[in-house]
Amino acid sequence: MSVRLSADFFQKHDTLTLSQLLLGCELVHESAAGRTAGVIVETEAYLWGDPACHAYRRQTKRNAAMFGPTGHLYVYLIYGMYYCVNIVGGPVGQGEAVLIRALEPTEGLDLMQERRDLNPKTLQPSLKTRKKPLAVKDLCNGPGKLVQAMGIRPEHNKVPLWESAIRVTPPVFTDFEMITTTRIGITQGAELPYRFYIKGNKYVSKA
DNA sequence: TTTACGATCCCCT
DNA sequence: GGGGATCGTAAAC
Repeated sequence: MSVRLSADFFQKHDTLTLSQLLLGCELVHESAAGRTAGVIVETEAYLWGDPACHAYRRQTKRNAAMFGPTGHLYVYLIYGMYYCVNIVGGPVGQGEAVLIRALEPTEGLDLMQERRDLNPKTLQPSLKTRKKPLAVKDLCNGPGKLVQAMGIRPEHNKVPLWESAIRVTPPVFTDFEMITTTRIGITQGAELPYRFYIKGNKYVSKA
């Protein structure tokens, strides 16, 4: 029986709180190829009524997972090439989620490296090969990178964290300071302080 | 039906 | 520091 956060944990915290509580917890994927894991060191909240949120206008086919139960995953394609993963928050019917932006890798680093050398969408070998292996700090320091390194795929959209191959553990880092700042890569709602990361952690996408 | 664009990444200068 | 890759989605027409 693996250690993981329960449905109750997700239900009793609002999305903004979850974004902060998830820092220091470990994201784990037990796949056929092996286990990969990393500590969540950077998150962003996307809230109900927030113009940057994919659910801002209305429920659509793409964002449907955000309107479902908290603690499920929301996986979507970005820029036609990469995927990003969120943990759904908020009451059912309100589209809210926590974007996972960076992990400090802890298990399966070789597997992460292999996966990061593939085309993120097709999983075929990339046409151009890397000159050198990626540095450990570059394996999961961005939302597209960590999804690829962890082997998270579009078919993981809507899976619950409490009964799937993907789980989040209770905190493994507890002694840290948190930085609160503005979100990355958006135009609407750019001034809102909804980005959180572990101060001084070198696996954060952008300090 | 058409079109514009995005919660990114990587390589080049 | 800047631009290109690449395509599904949703808003506009």
